[in-house]
Amino acid sequence: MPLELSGPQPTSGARQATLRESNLALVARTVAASAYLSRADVAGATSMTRATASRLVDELVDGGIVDELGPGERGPGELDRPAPRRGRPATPLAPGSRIAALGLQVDAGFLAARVINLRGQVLAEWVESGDLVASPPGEVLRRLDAAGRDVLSRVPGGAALIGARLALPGLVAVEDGLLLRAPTLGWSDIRPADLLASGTLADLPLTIGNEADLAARTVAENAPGRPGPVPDFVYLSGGIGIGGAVVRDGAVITGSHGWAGEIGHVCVDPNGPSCLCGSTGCLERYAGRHMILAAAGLGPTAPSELLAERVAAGDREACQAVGVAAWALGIALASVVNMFDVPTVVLGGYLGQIAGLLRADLEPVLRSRVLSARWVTPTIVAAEPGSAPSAPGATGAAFAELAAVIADPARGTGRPAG
Amino acid sequence: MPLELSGPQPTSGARQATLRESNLALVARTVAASAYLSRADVAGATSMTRATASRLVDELVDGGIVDELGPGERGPGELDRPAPRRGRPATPLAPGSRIAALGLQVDAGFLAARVINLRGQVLAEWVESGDLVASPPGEVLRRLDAAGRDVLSRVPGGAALIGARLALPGLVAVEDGLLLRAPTLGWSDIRPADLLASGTLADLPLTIGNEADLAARTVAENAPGRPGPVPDFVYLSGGIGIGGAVVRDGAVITGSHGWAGEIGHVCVDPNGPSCLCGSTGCLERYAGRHMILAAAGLGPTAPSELLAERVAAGDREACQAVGVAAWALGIALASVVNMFDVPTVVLGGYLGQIAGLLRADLEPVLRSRVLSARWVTPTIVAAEPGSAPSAPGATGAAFAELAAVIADPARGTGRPAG
DNA sequence: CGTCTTTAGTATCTCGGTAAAACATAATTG
DNA sequence: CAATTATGTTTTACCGAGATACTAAAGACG
Repeated sequence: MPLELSGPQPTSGARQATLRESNLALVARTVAASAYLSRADVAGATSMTRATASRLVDELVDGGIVDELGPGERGPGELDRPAPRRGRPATPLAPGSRIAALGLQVDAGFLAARVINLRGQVLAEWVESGDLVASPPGEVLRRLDAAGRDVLSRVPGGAALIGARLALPGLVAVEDGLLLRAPTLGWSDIRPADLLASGTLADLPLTIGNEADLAARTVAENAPGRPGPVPDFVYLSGGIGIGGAVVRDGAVITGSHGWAGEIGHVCVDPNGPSCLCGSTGCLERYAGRHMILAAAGLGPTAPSELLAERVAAGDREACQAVGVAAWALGIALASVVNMFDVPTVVLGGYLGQIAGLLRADLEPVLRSRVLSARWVTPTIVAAEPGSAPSAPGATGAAFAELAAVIADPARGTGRPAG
Repeated sequence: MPLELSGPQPTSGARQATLRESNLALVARTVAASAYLSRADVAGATSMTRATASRLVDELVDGGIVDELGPGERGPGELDRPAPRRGRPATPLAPGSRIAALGLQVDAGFLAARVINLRGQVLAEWVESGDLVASPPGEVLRRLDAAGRDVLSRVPGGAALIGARLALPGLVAVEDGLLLRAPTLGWSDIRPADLLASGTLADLPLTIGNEADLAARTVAENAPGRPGPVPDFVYLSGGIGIGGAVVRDGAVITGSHGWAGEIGHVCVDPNGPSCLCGSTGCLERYAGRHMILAAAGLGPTAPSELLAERVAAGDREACQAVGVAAWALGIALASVVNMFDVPTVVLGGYLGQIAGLLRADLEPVLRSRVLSARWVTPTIVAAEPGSAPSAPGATGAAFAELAAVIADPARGTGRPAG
């Protein structure tokens, strides 16, 4: 098996402390990845000795990053406590319930704020629908700030908030905290941290991120650090515009500046209609929500169920609208799969809601246009089939903040919530 | 600065020995990356103490992975020895000259074999042009085997060969050593190791790889482990077909199965001509060498200089042929840049030879279709401007083998050459 | 009900690798 | 020729993980 270099290597020598940090992070990842692990399980999973694993777990328990579950206490997730076996009973571990992060999202169709802890439990949330196309940034962000404050006040006492992150549907310069351009909102060159700084969020460090990148995390991870069912996939975030992200080995591929994955602007047909981005024939122009609904003869706010009914009834306009969208998605996604070699496609947002209508037309296109289809069949999966806005961007934003704690547990815990 | 998880994390606990291996590899990387470093320089670059760095360097010198240069001895690369300064003179180090690997390449237009050492010096090589479209795999590989044997026999004595790798223009299952499909050669389901096993190469472990992925390494690295000028770029390998690779942080993005980067089959126009791959309107059909030359009214073997002359003379067919190719490259590359956020494009092979003709038409298309062009201007760079086949795939194949030694120096050295 | 078995978790010692600091070495500088 | 300066080596100390033996707490079984 050839050894392949992957990604940037460390440039600084490792010392004893590095060893410890790295093992501490490994233990944190291990506990986060599963449920009800004992110290001995951790030792087994990491091939450390029980002594070493135990010492590191103790340290994480001290920091609140890992909890010891009491006799009757339920842990995170859908898994049950393991049945009692012979021998001394284990002390089950779980990610710390007190450490939490605030995820925020601005979308063209809603605002959301959500507080999630290391177990992936939602401690408080707020979602408000509304048309934010071409909306005033200052006003919208003030509303979000107030909502964030309100959500934080509803978090049970004792929680330690470690950060806030805001998901935005556009090109984001993460390092600078700058939203360069969000066509669907009509915003450009906005620094949200400045506009949110007036409220209670002020003393919580705010990071921003691309909505699709963050939403993709909710598919890659069931909870912070707990891997989802598929490690490699392409994620499409369907709304008025179409955002995208590519996940490989559980991590979002970001590119040099964090702008990778702009699948909405892959060219489907160079002679196609012109796009807000200045190009022509972008995927967005065929499979954006407004485009599909308009082609189906429906209003821009029609629920996905209505479109499904029309298609089921054999309505010609509706069927054709779905057919065109599926065809365009097929062309664009085939190129994406050919370039990234990640054959699973997860449809999120509006595209997830109508995935059932698209699949029949979409999968054949992929099978015929993907080079490797003969060896690995590309598949389409729907995320969040519900029709209410579930704001996966906000959830992913919180996950992203919490991932930093898991990746570097030594850095500490945070501060109590307001 | 948010801490982002990138790629797969180790799943096994680190021990003291891990620390040592990791630091040994770091020293190996450091020496490979630069020229004429002393032990003290290594210590400085890695922020280890001189004592630690020195001990690790000694170990690498024992293994032949690093050489101590004598007083007058020249090192690798174009850099000169640093001028003597005050204080005790340093012992300059260089990557080991005795450790070498064999790179092989089968292309539709030539065969190549090349032996390269850790310094990036070519110890022996062989390149033969010829039309290998729809050629018999067994016969071709026997010819390559004989050439490989001949090249190995011309390697100066004392060299230790650590492996051989074969670059192939098609879909490759690296782990299985299987070439799934190479449309331009007309080969499919071939296991080259079996067919090469008869010759002297038999006792040298043979790996295979995608040609574009390996050729891209020669741009990413000036010598094994020595970074080239651009850490992030898209590479296009232009020939009869078009291969591609995306390099990020000096490493080729491989995808789940190693099939990432198939830019030749990005869809330029869904209503375009049909392609060997079963799809329609692939980039290859617009910017493949045969297509360009045919459109220009030239024969399939016409040298690039002839095309350049025709264009310079204002020949309408030639200008239009180049214009169409540039337009198609623009459409496809814009999608690639939007997806990978890697704004530098390196044109290799035939496309590199005619890069001068393409650039004027290509860059404007990219500037208008790339979302982030306003902030980071996409640029076109030509690799290997010469017109003789330089077989970068063979060089990259050797680099890839040698990279394994640098990444894991403890694994040892190899065996003397035949 | 008491003993055995089994597994979880802990305490102590050893081993190995790096840091720190002192030392030896070989040139330039004046 | 002595002072200076940077390189490279030796010695000692510290720290983290492994090894091993031990304690703890349950089920199994007569």
